[in-house]
Amino acid sequence: MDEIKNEVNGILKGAIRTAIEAGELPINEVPIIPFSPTKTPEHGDIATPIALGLAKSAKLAPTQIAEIIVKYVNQDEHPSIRNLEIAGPGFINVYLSHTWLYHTLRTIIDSGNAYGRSEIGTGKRVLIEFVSANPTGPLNIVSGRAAAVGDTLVNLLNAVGYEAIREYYINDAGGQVERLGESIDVRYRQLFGEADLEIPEGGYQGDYLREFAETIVAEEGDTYLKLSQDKRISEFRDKGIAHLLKLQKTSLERFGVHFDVWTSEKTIRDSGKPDQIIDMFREKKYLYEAEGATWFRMTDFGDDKDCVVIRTNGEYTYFVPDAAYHYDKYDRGFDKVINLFGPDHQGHITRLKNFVKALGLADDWLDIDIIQQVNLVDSDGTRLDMSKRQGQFYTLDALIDELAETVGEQFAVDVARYFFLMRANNTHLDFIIELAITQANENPVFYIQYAHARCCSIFHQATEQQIHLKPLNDISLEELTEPSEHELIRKLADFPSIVLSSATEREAHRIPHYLHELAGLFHPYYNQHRVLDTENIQRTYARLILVQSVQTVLVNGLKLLGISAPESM
RNA sequence: GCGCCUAUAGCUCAAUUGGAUAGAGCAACGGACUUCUAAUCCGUAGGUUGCAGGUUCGAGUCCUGCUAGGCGUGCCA
Repeated sequence: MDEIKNEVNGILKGAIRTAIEAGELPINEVPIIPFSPTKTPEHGDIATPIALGLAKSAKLAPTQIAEIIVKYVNQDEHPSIRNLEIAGPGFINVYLSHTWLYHTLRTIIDSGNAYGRSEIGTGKRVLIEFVSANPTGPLNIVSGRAAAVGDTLVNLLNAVGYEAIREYYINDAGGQVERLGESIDVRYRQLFGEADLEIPEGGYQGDYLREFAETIVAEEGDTYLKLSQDKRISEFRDKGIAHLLKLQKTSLERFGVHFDVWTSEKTIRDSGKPDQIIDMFREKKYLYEAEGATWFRMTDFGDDKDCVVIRTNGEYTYFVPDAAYHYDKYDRGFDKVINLFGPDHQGHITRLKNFVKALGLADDWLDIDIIQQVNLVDSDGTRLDMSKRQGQFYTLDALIDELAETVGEQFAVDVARYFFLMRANNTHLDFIIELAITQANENPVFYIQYAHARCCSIFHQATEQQIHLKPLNDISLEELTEPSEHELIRKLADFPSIVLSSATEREAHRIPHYLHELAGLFHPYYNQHRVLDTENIQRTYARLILVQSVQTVLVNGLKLLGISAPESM
C-alpha cells in the first residue's frame, strides 16, 4: 500500500508541477499531498482532498482545480492507475489497477510473520514502565488493564523497529510499605489473642494479609512476638513485600506479561542517586527551606504550587527517588521513556514531567499516558467499586478465575486481554463479565479466533483432498475476481499502516478493531464462496493464497495482542 | 476554587487526528446447516455527536462559555 501510495503521490505531484508551469494553477510551489481514507469502494482505492486544500491559495473552485490536476495526469504512462475521478466537493478518487491487489498478496506470503513490521524506529531504544503497583496487595483490575496495554505497546513498538523493553518499578520504600508492615503486625497479633487491635489509618484491610499472617504463624509460630514492635514491623514489612511481589509476578506470568527489568525504589534510594539529585537541584536554586521542610520551586515550571521534597522528619518525599529513577533511565541510554499511570496518579504527571525538565532532559523524552479506570459490570448492570484501601477490590486473578470457569484458562486470558485492549486508554472501561463469558457466542474474541480456526480448517481439508499448495509464481491470482475478495485484500493491505499508527500514537485499541473488521469480511466471504473446488482448481489455488494471507494477518495481529490463535475451536 | 479526562444509536464503544452519506458489536425481530466448523451468515431497525456560540470550502474532531460525571489538588505513592 505504501509503495503504491508513493507512486500515486509522485504522479499527482508531477501533474501539479506541469499545471503550474503551464500557468493553469496560480500557486507557488507543489504542496504536500494528503491522502484520506476511502470508506466505500465507490470512492476508489486512494483519495486525496488536495484540490480542496488548494482552493484558497489558488483562488479557484475546488472542482476546477481537481479537473486541472487530472487533466495533467497522462494515464497512458501510468498503468498502475486504472481511473481518476472527481467526486463530491472536489476529491480526486484514484482507482488502481488490480495488479496492486495481487502484489499485496505476494508481499504477505513472502513476508509471513514479518508482514506488518516496519522500520521507523530502527536504532532507537524505548523503555515502557507500567503496572508498577505498590507491593501492598494483589494486582487489581486496573493493573491488569495496564499490563495488557503496556505489553502490547512494547510489541507494537518492536514491530515498527524500536528496541523496546518492559520495566516494573517496585515501590518497596516509603510510607505505604511501612503501613503494610504495621497491618501485617496487627493481623499477626490478632492471632495471638489481641482481637481488638485495629488496622492503622492508611493500612490494608484485605483478607490476604490475614491469610499471610496465618501462614507466618503456621511456619514460624510466635517467634516474632519476642521482637520489639519496631523490629517486628520492619521484619513483617520486608516479608510482606517479598510475598506480595511474588504474588504479583505470578499473576503477571499467568496473564502472559513478562517484564524485562524490575527496578527497586529501595535500591535507588540506597544508591545515593537521590542525594545527587537534591544537590543538583540545590545548585540550580530550585530548592528553598520553609516550615521546617525543603521545597521545590514547582511554580517556576508553571505549576500553581511548590512541593515538598524533604519532609520535616528529614525523609525524602517520593518525588526525589522518582526523579532519581528517571535520571537513571536516562543514564541507561533510552531515547524515549513512556510511563503508563493509573487514574489515581493524574496529579503526578505534570510534576514528574517538570522534575524531568529540571534535570535538563528534553520535554518529549518522557511521555505519560493514563490508563483509565475499569468498572466491572455485573450481570444485573451494577458497577463494582474497587478500592484497595478499603479492602474491597477485584483482583486480576479473581477475574481470570471467574472467566476460566466457563471458557477455560487460555481463553480466559485471551478474553481478558482483548477486553482490556479494545478501548482507548483514556476512556473508562466497562468490563461486562456477561459478554466475556455467558454470551461467549457473541464474543468479539471468539469471532476473530474463529475466523483463524476456519482458515486452518480449510488447509486441513485441502490436505485431506490431496490439494497441495503450489509455488506462488505458478498460481494465477487473477482468478480472484469477486468484489468481496478485493475488499478483503484491501483490508489486508491496511495492516502495516494500522500497526505503524497504533505504535506511534500509542493507540493499541486499533489492532483489536482492525482484526474484528478483518474477521467481519472473512466470515461472510467464507459463507458465500467455497474455497476448495476440484472443478475449478486454478481458482482454488488462488483462493488458498487469499486464505493464507488472511490467516497470516490474523496470527500476526493476535500475536501483537498476546492472544492465542487456536487452530480449531 | 483550580487542573486533567470523559460525554456519539436503548447499552458498550469506533471514526485513520479537520474530509465525502458519523460506523461496529451487543440487545430486538424475521430467515439460512445433506456444503471447507452455524462460536458463522443474510435481512429489518436505530442519531439535533450533552447544550449555546465561534473559526472555514468543510467540525464528532479546533476555540470560547455553560451542563453532567470521573480523577487529581503543599510534607501517601
